[in-house]
Amino acid sequence: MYDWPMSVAVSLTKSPAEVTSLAAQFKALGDPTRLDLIINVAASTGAEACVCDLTPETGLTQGTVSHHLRILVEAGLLERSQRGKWSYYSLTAVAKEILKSLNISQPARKSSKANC
Amino acid sequence: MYDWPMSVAVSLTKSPAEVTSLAAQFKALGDPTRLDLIINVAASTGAEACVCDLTPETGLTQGTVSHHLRILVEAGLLERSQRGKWSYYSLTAVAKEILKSLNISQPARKSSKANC
DNA sequence: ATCATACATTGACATTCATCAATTTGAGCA
DNA sequence: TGCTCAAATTGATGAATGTCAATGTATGAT
Repeated sequence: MYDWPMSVAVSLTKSPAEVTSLAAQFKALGDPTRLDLIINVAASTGAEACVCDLTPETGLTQGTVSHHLRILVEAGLLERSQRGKWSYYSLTAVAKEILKSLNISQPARKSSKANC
Repeated sequence: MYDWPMSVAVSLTKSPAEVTSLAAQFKALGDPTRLDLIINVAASTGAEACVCDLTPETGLTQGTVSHHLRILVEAGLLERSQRGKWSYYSLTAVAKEILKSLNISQPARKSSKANC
């Protein structure tokens, strides 16, 4: 039996607040750069990645990537943990369920780039 | 066994084009009004609804609702069929799979309002 | 033909957004 | 204490977005 993504589950008699929150998650995923970041995090070794590894993937500025990561954190899709000088971003349970729903299942891990 | 939403399935070694297309669908769903429209269509009798029934639900202008519906059509989430003076919008297969993934399954049908 | 209805389209406007360059913060190391 | 590196933040700017009022279009009825 399929394990439903409970964290994003809504009923069709959903409250306006639920619709707003779900729309906010969709909105966060609705930018190609951010969706790419999420997928790259999921594909990274240990299912976490730091900004210096994610930045070159995007072709954007470091500041811009930090900006997008913050949006994903605020949407509840990524979580940040700082170790030493590095910030590691990993998927939240909500994000994992969404990726699973989209058949973006657990990948063959991408080897980390170690750019930093 | 769960029936995976093939229409939105991507692999983690996805092409940039796939990411862009998926992000476009998320973006279309990333507006509270549009997500509300999609859910209202899904909950309507016969899984289709016309603009005059959807408009009062939103509290917005008819023109604005038409605008949002067009965006959803262009994203491949709704399809339009005109019968007489009315335009009926219904979910595409892609939209159905997404709603199913989010556990927004088939509803107890909402009775149509017949505002027009 | 005329008129009313349902919907689409246009133009305008304020707001939000994505991006960059530059600066700041903060942690480890010499 | 300085110095370096990773990341966050700020300010600015051009583009995109959501909304409305007004107009256009097409269909059916009188």
